[in-house]
Amino acid sequence: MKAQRKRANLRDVAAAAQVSVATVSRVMNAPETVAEKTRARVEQAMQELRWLPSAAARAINSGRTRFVGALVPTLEHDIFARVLAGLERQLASHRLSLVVATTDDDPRIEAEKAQGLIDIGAEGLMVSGMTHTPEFFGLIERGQLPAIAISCFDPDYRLPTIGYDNTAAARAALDHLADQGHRRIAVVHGPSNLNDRTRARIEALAGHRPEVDLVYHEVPLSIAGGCAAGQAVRTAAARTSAVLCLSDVLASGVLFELQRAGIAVPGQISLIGVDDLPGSEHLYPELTTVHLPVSRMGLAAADALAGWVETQTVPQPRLLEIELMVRASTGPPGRLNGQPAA
Amino acid sequence: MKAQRKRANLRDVAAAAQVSVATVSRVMNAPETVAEKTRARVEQAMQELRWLPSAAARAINSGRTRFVGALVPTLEHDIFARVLAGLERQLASHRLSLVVATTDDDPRIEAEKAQGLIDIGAEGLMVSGMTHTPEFFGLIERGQLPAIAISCFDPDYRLPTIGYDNTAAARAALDHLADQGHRRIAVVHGPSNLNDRTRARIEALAGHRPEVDLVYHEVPLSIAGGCAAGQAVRTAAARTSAVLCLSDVLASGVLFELQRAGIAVPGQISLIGVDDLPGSEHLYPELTTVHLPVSRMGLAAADALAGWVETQTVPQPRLLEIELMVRASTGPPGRLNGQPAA
DNA sequence: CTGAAAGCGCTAACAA
DNA sequence: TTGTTAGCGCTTTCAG
Repeated sequence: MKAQRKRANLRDVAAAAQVSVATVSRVMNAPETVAEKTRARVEQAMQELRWLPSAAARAINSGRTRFVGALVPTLEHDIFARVLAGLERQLASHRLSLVVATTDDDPRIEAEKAQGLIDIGAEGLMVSGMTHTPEFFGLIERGQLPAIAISCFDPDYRLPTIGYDNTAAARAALDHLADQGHRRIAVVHGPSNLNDRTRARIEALAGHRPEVDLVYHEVPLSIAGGCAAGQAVRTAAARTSAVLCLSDVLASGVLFELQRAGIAVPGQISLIGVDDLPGSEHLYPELTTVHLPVSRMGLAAADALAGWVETQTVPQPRLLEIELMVRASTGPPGRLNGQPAA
Repeated sequence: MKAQRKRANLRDVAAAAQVSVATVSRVMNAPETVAEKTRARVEQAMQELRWLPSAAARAINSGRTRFVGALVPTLEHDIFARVLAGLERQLASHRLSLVVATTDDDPRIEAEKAQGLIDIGAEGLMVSGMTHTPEFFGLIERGQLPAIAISCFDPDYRLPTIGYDNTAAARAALDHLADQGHRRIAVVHGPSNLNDRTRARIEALAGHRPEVDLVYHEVPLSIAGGCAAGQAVRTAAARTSAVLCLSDVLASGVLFELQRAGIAVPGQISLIGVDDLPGSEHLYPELTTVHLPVSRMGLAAADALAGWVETQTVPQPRLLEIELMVRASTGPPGRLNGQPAA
């Protein structure tokens, strides 16, 4: 037999079924307008030729590709995984797919990857935070591409933002500790040079409660980073009675490290986080933290993007509520300080 | 001025620049073959008309969409997030993008979403495990679509598999405990009815070490689930001296719960996991577990898929090494059992 | 109910 | 160096 040239197309199917291409197209898009018998014949031809519709050809006619892109710093952090989970689920309900790309918190990589997403036909973009290159804005503005920013909130920003108030989150944590009487607090945070959310949280602290001394520790944003911070805290600052972590992963690391050193939490040192990861409430002791509604943020972002893409409605910026979750890891300053028993 | 009808296309740009469409196309794809002056004129026209190339039109000519799809049970589990992180990074180096879809471990949802990914033009697919519907296989076989399965290994499977030996992983954990003298072990695992990897691990245990009694606890695959299991373990089984968790998240939950009950690990109860999450080695006590190379698996999957998509080379199945990581959470059976001090 | 034919936006021969 | 033109695979009028 003759070798099958390439993939079968509409014309091939039409020929095999002895109908016109229009009829084949109808069998796909409006089967009820095709006579039973003809339809059967066409369907059989499709089977036999193993025909599959070409997404590109469809897209070229409809002008739609049915997918949007999300640019996140990393997938290896629970926060973004949960945002994307919410985003994917909700986009699916709008019959949209999700393309993900990671930026390592580098605006230049972000711009490149955004270009890539646009090249393959993304109908809209979601980015994290408010640090973006002019090239990035150039891209989306040229294409008048729907794009929203998450994890932050500013109604005056160039992109519609959907997120929470990072300043308020950090201050809520500080207030909680200060109100309990802590006067010397170690602040543990991730890299601030490339992340505006972290920076916002750090800046929110300075001078907010003048009566307390703040000592900053910058570490990698990971459990391991938290452990490192934990060590630094217990060796360096004898009078420190509480640790404020700008992220729950860090808080977990600090906690494990303090436990390893035999320091009681919250007996000797109080510990508070920001994020409220799914595991935080199950830690021992249960972690006091500031809840950030990341799943809801994903959903909201999906609805906003989908609406924009489908009906050209530019979404309103949206501020999501945060909430202080007081649990077991904080209490009044202990008598003993960060000195291990040893 | 007249309202701009739709988006500008090549013809519009050509007209504005007073050249032919071919020249405009060349400015995009082979600028060096166009005279400096002409090129400038064309580029200006592009700017003015805010022209953007249509991904669909390109795809229809090249026959390529430059993206592949990944179907994972969920994004809210560290394992998949890390796999996808590796996958995305490596795909990017092949200039391929990644579309993600979640299945909730339901093969029917998987088939639907696979259809959706194919509809929008995915050039290849990555799925998790070996439980798939006939519809799914129908889809990929009709389209002769490159598709690989991860998190499992079986050279005879219908799809090329890239993963580790789940049976060996579970047995390595059991052996470690049994070798230390544990004779009654609680096995904690996630839902088994819909997850073949979990099932493989459970089945690997039965009769593997006849001298030990195994008591099974099925809980949701989360920290909270681990906590629930922890409670069950300490109330139900007085003679239990060790807990084997088929997943590190579960082990973390069990650990926190045991700590909450004042039970020493590994003093009174030993604890072992499977996965080796980034945080596991930093827990207190450091968790003994079986390392699963999920990042590498993501990379390998990316290379396999990219190769298949680009050069029609069907990849070889690939078995990745696992490794028992003996850390601080296991030891010989303690004298006291799961009864809290209270 | 079915078919002919005109595009959709772009690329790639082939000519000039 | 540039233009002409024929497609790519499909949808969609508009006529039968």
